[in-house]
Amino acid sequence: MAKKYEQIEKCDCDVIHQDIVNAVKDKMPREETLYDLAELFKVFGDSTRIKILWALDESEMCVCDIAVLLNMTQSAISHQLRVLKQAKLVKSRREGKIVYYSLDDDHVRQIFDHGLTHINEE
Amino acid sequence: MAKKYEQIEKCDCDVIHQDIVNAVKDKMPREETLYDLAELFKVFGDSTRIKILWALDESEMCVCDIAVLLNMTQSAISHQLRVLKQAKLVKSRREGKIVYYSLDDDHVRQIFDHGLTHINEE
DNA sequence: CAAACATATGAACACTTATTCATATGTACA
DNA sequence: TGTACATATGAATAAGTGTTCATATGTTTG
Repeated sequence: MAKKYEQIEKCDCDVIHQDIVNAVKDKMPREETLYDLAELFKVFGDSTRIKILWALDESEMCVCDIAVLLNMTQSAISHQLRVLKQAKLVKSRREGKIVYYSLDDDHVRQIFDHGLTHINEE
Repeated sequence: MAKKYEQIEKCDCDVIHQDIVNAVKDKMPREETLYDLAELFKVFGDSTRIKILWALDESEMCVCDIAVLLNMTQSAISHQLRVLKQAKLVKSRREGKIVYYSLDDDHVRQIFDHGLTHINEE
């Protein structure tokens, strides 16, 4: 979504906390880095893609297998695999007419684990 | 988005890979768990919220400070802080008319770190 | 080469979501 | 108590997104 940040009205407490705000501002990573980070998490933010990643963490699978496993259309799975591939989270190899997908990254499980730890803490 | 999964047409390769598909199906976590996990990552999947979390990881801040820091309206920040609070990622304390927000969770930095590791790997 | 199968892709649609605007709520202080 | 400040919130709107449908591409096999 395009965000048209508008200049905000200054408030008084900003003046009081000026030092803190400036210190944080100096430490903030580049705009682009934070944007990329959000884009990555956005890919994890869909239950279909989460399921696909989880499945592929168990075993390499072809598009059709995943579709059957998740009870979804081949087209829907294919579209999502493209998103995952663009995010470099999965890779594919072709064997005849069948295309096998697998995880392209060993961070996936770690990211999952931290997420799970959070939601399990009530 | 509401997903109206439709029954998919069976494919041949599913029959071939039946054992694998069934094995993965047995290991899959509960539907609800994966849904919650996706919901959590969805919260991380917005650059405004990422910036807020990053800022709060540096220092406790009030709504107005964050608005100034990110050059956004107080309203926009307040809306996003609500999302973060509902996800139990931030907590707040009131001191007079000022409400200070801070991280409610020490996983945030770890989740960030893994995300960064991924995007930094080209 | 034709037919069947596996996958990919573009357009359309319904649904979701982030911001803005207006305004309400809560607090301090004169 | 009234005014100013800090924050919260509901409605509206524009932009984004996931699935479906139709169809294209690529591969194997007869």
